[in-house]
Amino acid sequence: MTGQVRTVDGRVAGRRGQETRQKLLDCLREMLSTSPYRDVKVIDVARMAGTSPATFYQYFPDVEGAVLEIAEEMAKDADTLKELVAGKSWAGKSGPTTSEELVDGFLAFWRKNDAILRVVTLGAAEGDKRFFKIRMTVLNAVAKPLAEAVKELQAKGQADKSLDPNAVAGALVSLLASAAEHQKAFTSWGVKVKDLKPNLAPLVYLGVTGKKAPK
Amino acid sequence: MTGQVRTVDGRVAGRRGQETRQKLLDCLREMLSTSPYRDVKVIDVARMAGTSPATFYQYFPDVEGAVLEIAEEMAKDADTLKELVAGKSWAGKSGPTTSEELVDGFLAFWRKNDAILRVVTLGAAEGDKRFFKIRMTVLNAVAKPLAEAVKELQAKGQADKSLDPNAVAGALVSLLASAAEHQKAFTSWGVKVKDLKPNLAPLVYLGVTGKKAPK
DNA sequence: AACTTGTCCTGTCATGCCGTCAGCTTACCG
DNA sequence: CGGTAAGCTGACGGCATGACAGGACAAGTT
Repeated sequence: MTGQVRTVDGRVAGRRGQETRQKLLDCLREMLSTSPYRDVKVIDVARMAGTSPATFYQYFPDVEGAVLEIAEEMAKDADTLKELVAGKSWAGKSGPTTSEELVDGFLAFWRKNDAILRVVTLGAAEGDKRFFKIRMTVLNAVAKPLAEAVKELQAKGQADKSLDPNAVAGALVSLLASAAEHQKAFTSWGVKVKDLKPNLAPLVYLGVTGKKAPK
Repeated sequence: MTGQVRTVDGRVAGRRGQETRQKLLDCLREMLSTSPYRDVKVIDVARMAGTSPATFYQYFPDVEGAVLEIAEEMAKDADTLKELVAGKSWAGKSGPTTSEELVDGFLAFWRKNDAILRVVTLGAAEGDKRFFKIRMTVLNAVAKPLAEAVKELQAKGQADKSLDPNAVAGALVSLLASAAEHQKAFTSWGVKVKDLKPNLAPLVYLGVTGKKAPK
């Protein structure tokens, strides 16, 4: 699979080295969630990890390189999001439940990784292919199975066939991502955080099935 | 109204000064659309403007301060977005048209200002109040009148009353913003850029009215 | 215990950007 | 033409960057 962990100059990292490396990543993650991305400096991360800038550069080419590492870690974790949609039913009473669980699970995941996802989102928007790919991995964990669900409903004649399932799924996932990243915006619209789920879920259900949620 | 333009150390800027200042802003805007935000340096902006870093610091406290300036300019411009919704009808055949024009206008605005909006979005997500406010100004230009439209439809019994109009409007605007910022994501889902509008418009219509778009 | 080997860390250095200030130049006005 | 305020920059201390060489350290060998 992935070869062993290597330093920038090609050596293989041993136990102690991996620990230091991990500590640097942890401190960077911490740093990202407390200061603006633009202000995160190598020297601060190194200081927090109780080591020197030179050590940082032994394991990562620059801040961005280390961020990518964290992001890839998170992208693996995003695999669990698949379960929120795959194999779930959108028919009858279970439909709204599926929708609610999806919204809830997605928001929770985003909240848990908000700092790193912010940077990934920025990188992707700026056209960086590596960040773009990572963002797609996360979104696809939900979008792919969701598109399948829409396709199935269309085939059964239970949804509007004039819409592209990929577009619908993509739009819904985009909505969830945006809502998760900017929860404060909803607060300022008078929608409390705890009301976010009950308001988003019917919209997702509406998007997938094309009809109002039954109550 | 707004006092005259002032330098950081309190002098009032004259004709020449304002020109230099504007040139710096223009170069910064250009810079933002060609390099990652993290890599935009004062010295590069100054060089591009054919002046010195010290001059930059005469007009702006730092890069962020100058970016805020550009963003505020854009926020004013966003006022025109109101017309995409205010006074438009969602009934009958004109509904889908309204929806299409909204999607089209919004995407166009975002595309035109994508570089600065990227930074605003990041700043808002990082919790910076100034950027958050600017982002809300832009989104509210659409979200407020859209929420009004939903309220009216609900009052007439033509839309689902169990949903919070503010939440619905907010969600739809979030969707549009996210789609605009990450058009490439849709491309990778097999949705061509020119198919974005025809796919988003029905979803917006669906969200506002709660029913399928008539064809 | 001395030696070897390869990993791991840091002191140091050249380079370049940051942000400030004093002082020079330019434009305007009476 | 002289005064005044605006406008610009050279120069500087401070700090981050990124590279390297050499020393510390752990683990196994003789």
